[in-house]
Amino acid sequence: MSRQRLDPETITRMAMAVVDEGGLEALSLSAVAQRLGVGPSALYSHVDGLEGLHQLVAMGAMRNMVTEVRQAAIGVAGPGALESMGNAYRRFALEHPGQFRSTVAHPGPAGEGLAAAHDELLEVFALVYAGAGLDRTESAVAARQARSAIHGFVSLEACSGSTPDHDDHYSDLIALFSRALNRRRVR
Amino acid sequence: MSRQRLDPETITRMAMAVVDEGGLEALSLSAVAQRLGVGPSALYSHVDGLEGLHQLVAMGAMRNMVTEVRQAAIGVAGPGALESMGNAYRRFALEHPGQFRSTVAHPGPAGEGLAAAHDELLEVFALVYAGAGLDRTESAVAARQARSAIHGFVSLEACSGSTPDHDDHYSDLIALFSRALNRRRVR
DNA sequence: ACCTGAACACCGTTCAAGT
DNA sequence: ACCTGAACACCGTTCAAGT
Repeated sequence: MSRQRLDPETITRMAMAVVDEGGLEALSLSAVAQRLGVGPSALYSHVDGLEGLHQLVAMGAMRNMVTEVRQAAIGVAGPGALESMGNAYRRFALEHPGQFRSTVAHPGPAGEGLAAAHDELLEVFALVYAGAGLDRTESAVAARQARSAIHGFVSLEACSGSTPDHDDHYSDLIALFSRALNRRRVR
Repeated sequence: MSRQRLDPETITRMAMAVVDEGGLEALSLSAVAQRLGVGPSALYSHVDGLEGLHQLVAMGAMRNMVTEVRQAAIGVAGPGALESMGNAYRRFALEHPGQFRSTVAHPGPAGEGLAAAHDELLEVFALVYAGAGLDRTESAVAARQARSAIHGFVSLEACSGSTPDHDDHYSDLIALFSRALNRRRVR
């Protein structure tokens, strides 16, 4: 026997591949272990069971999301930035439905790390508003509202079998939150 | 043996009780069968396996949601109606997190019925806008946007361990979509 | 027609045993 | 320290058998 070398990062990467290919419900210790050429029980040396694996996948998904949304906002001015970020948000959900769903799954006992990741994504939105002149608390409020709307639209679209004729509605919805960028007022 | 009498309605009701008490991940054929005092295999005469049970729970949850949101809008004028509906939406998600999550789970092969239930909920929102003078298509667009925002906020709050100090942010978010009721214009 | 009970494959988890 | 392999409890599903 060739004594496999494992670590949490490798396991998480493999788990996310499973989720990308078979959806969130395909995630299991057995499936991941099989891809690694190892017995299921071997994973317990690095991961806190199935629940721990779910948490790692959710954290990885949030990290990917933050990366893409942040990248979409680079070098784009105010209202355009929000639309670009919204498009990146939506694209991620449609291309990686399993990862997307993992970010909003059960709260879980070790959910404080996930909550921090969500706050980090919120911070990306807040930076756009802060750049437009809104103060810290105003930016936080506007960011939460814009993110909620974007998340809700994308979430319902991903669930509803993706009828991709809602492009205009999505743009209009984002435009609604771009106004706070011009007027310096949310309400 | 007393020969249990089963039907899909009873099974669904029991399944939703399981989800209400133990969360969506507690739903299993075994758990439901046990509460009914019957073997797990007995359920296959009335329900299309675990996946079918999930669908029935999701449909029942949507029915409950439509009922509560519709009831919240009765006898309330324009902007107040939207806020009342938003509060009912939020309350349902916080009181029945398992049911709420079931409505937005995996698309599934038999998801056309669920999609219809979602459209029915959307119709409740559209009626408010139609009552304010918007035409059919305008109402549909406004309803979808308002619902998206409400759903996103509530969904993220329910996931994030429910820090209940976001009441003002939620009210402001809803108020943002009430303006279409006064101005007859969404953008 | 509908439920039982045995049967099977599969999964998560634990643990003694090896290296 | 870390992986194996056996072991256990549990679950979804099928099916022959009873009523």
